[in-house]
Amino acid sequence: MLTPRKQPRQQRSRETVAAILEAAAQLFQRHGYADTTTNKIAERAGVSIGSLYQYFPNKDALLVALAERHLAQSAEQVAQVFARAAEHRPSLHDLLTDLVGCVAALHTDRPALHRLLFDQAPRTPGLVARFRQAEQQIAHALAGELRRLRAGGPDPGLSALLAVQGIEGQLHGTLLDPPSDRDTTGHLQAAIRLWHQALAEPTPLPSGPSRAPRAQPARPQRYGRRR
Amino acid sequence: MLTPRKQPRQQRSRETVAAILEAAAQLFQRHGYADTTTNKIAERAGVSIGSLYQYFPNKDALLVALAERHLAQSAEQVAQVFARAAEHRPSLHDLLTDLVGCVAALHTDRPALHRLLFDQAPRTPGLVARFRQAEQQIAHALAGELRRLRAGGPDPGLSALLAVQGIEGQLHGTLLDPPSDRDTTGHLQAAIRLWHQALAEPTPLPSGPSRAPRAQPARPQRYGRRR
DNA sequence: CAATAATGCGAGCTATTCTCAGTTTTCGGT
DNA sequence: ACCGAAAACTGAGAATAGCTCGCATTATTG
Repeated sequence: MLTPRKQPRQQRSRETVAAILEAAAQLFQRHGYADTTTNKIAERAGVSIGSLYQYFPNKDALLVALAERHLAQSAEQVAQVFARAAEHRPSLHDLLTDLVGCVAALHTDRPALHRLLFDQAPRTPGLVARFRQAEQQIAHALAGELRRLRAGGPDPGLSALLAVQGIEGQLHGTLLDPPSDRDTTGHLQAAIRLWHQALAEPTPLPSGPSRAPRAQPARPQRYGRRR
Repeated sequence: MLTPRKQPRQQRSRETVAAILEAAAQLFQRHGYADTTTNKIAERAGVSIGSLYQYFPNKDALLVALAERHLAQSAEQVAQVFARAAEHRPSLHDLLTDLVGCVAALHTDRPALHRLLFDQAPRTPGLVARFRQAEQQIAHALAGELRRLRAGGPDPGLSALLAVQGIEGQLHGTLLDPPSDRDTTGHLQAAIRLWHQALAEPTPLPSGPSRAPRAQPARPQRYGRRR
C-alpha cells in the first residue's frame, strides 16, 4: 500500500501532512533518499513519528506523494503550452520551441528535486505508471497539433508519442548530466531543429509518391544484398 | 566507496564473487531490490555474509556491479552494429533498422534485469556516469556514420547524441511499459521511420539555400506577432 | 615446512523502519 | 456549556536489515 492509510479530515491534520511533505522534500533533497530517516522527517516537521505513519504507510509513500505532486505540476506546465498553442496556432517550429523550453524549465527549475524523483530514488510501479500516463496525455495533445499542422504523414498519435518520449530522454540526459563538451542552449536548439525536421510534412519526392517503407524484422540485421 | 574493497586474487575467491553476483541477480530479479537482503544473497551464494562484504562494501555495490556488467554487454552489442556498418556501409534506413533492433533486443532479452537496473533500484551517481559514458560512445560511432551518409546538415556529433538519447527514451518507454493500445512492432517501425526523416539530408528547398535557423530563447514563449 | 598472505566465517552491533496502546484534541448534537 | 465519539497525536520499543570484527581456514611463497 503506497497511498495514505488515512485521509486527513480536519484542518489540523491537513497541516500535519503538509508539514511532513515539506520536511521530506527538504531532507530528501539535502541528504538524498537513503540517508534521510523517517524519524528525522518527523522531527523536522515537528510531529511524532507515529503521526507520520498514520498518513504514510512507509517511507516510499512519502516519495510517491512528492513525485505525484511534481508530476501534476509538470503536467500543468505542459498543458499551458498547448493551451497557448490552441489560441495562437503557432507554426511547428514555434510550438516545438515552446514545448522544449517548457520541458527544459521543468528540469532546470529544481534540478535537485527532479534528480531525486527520477534518478536517486527507487521507482515504484505506481510511479512509473503515473509517469507513462502523463506522457500519453501530452502525446495526445501534441497529436492534435500535428493534425492541424500537416496534412498527411504517418499516424500523428504515434509520431507524437515518439516525440514526447524522445524529447524527455534527450533533455533529461542533457540537463541533468550535461556533457562537458557541449553547451546546453546549443543542445536545445539542435533538439528543436531535429524534431522540426522529424515531424514536418515530408516534402514529396518530385518523381512520384513516396513509397511506404517495407516492414523489416527489427532484430539482428544481416545486410544481405539489398534489392 | 562502491567498488570492491578487495580484488579477488585467487581462483577460489573469483568463484566466490561470481556466485555472489549470480545469487544477487537472481534474488533481485525475483523479489526486487528492496525486498532482497544481503544475508539471503550470501546464503543463496553458499558463502557467509562476511565474505560478501569482503568484496562488496555495501548492498548498492552489488547492484552497481550487475549494472556495469549489463552495460558492458549492451555496449558490446551496439558496437557490433557499427562494426557491421563499417563493413557493409548500409543505407541510413538499414543502419537505423539494425540499431533500433539491437537496442530493442537489449530491452526485451531480459526485461526483468533491465527493469531492475534502470527502474527499480536507486541510481547511484557512478551508475549514471557510466551510462552517460556509454551513450557518448555510441553517439560518437553514429556520428561517424552520419558523416559518411550525408554531406551537410547540422553538427553530426550533436545530431547523433540526440538520436541516441531519443531512441533510448522511446524504446525504454515502449518496451518496458507497452502502451496498451499500440502494437510494439509498429512502434519500432515508426521510430525507424521518424529517425530516418530526422537524420536524413534535408532536401534543399528549390528556391535557394536553406537559411540557418534564428537562435531563439528556449524559455516561455510569448507568441508575439511573427515576422 | 614455516611464515605469510588471502580467504572465509558468523555471532552480534547498530541503525532504521514501523507498530500499538494510550493520551489529547476536535466537533456534532443536545 | 457539556458530553461522547471520532479524529489526531504520541513515543517507547519490537522487528528487522545492513554491516563489522576478531578469529579460523586455506593457499602461496621461499
